[in-house]
Amino acid sequence: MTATARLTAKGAATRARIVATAADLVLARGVGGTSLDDVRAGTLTSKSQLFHYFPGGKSELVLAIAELQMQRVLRAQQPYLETLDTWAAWDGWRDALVAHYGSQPHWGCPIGTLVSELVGTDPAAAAEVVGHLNRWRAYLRDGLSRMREGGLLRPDADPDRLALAAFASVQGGLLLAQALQSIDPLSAALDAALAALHAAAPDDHAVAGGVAARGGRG
Amino acid sequence: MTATARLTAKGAATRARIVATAADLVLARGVGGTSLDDVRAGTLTSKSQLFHYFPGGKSELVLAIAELQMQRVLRAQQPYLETLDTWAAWDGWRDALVAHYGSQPHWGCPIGTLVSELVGTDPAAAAEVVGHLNRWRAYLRDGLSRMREGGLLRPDADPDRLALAAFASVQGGLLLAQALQSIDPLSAALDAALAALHAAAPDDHAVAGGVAARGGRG
DNA sequence: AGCACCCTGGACCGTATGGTCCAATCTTGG
DNA sequence: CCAAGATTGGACCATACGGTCCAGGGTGCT
Repeated sequence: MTATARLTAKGAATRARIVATAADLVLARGVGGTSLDDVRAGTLTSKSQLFHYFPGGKSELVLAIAELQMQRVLRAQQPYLETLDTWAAWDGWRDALVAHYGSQPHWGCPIGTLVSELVGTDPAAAAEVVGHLNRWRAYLRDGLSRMREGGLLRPDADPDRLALAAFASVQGGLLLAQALQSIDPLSAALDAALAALHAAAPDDHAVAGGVAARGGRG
Repeated sequence: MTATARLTAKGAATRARIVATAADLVLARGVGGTSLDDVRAGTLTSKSQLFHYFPGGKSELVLAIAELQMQRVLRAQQPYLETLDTWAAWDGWRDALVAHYGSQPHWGCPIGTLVSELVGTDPAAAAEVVGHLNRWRAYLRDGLSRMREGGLLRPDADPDRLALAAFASVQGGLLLAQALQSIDPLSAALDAALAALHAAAPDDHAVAGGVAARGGRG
């Protein structure tokens, strides 16, 4: 599907340059606010190259952008994302996310805003991007499942629902970060998300120390 | 600014009809996905009427939509929003929000998605909408402040930061609700947000009963 | 060297869109 | 009833945009 025809090294480089630049533009101005002419100008390419590397036009380019941003954000969460079965890993994960998005040229979640914009104009592409979101979310759920098995969460805790809530905190924090032009919302949202997870730990779990204190450090 | 020239009763009705219909269209397809011609067709009006009632064009119409949606969501949170200084009020607030957005014709936050789309294409309008978000958020913060004064929250709790986190849960829950076409994300996010708030209560506060059980009710 | 094919430039096109304008018609206040 | 102004219809415009096409220049392989 995404399998482009045979690519020369030069061609692959051009394609990558297009995706990277377009990703920045879309992050800054949104899909609707970014024209193919903007991309063309920003990458010093021509219209024909855009359609040579992305025969499906803008939709296909947007999908490639989503994939790139997904890879980026998954890599930024290493090595915590795949080992979210200890409280320490969740702390590291939190810090890694804040660091990653804090270093982005523009605020906002490259994937969350994408889906909210696409769902009304390009449902097919939106579905694909939602798939990415689900893949990301699954890491949180799997970690929480293992924690429950390991006794770090109460048996009645619902990993799926908890993961959904934590993921919502990430997305909401990023949405507000974009709106308020500050990383604080993400930081605060993640602290609260961790506090909520701790609330699902067995009663003998010490919670007040780390997280609650963090909540007041603002 | 928003003060339109003198309006006949008929004129006011037409204007209201335009805003209401346009609000639905924008909710369903986004700002970029909604053309003025769509609005014209949906309201059985003519181009001249659109610009008669909204001389500022699309931007002004979008601002009017944001204002309408803001009124709606504030009203939907009555009477809890202004009395968020008891745990019971927060519970009621949670249920009111879920009910309101669950009954919307389409998922998604009419205001959150708006700002994420506008920030890259119409910064002036985006700033205005961000003002609405802040007004909304202030209700949460004020309630939490009063709770801290009343001893329902620990003295070291930061109402501003907690409100920011809770609000992020609302927005993130709605974003995921739109993406997954389900009210569950909002419901789960709000449960977690309340759990996080409870975590900032004094140690003698009974937390496990209400919220944590809720978190597992799936 | 030579062939095939990838890569690039840019002119070109149809359409959708935001916005303007003017003339006709209804409402209102005196 | 009558003027002033609000309201409405819809033709019209400029342009921005996504997308197509073709011809020329590179690149790699035998």
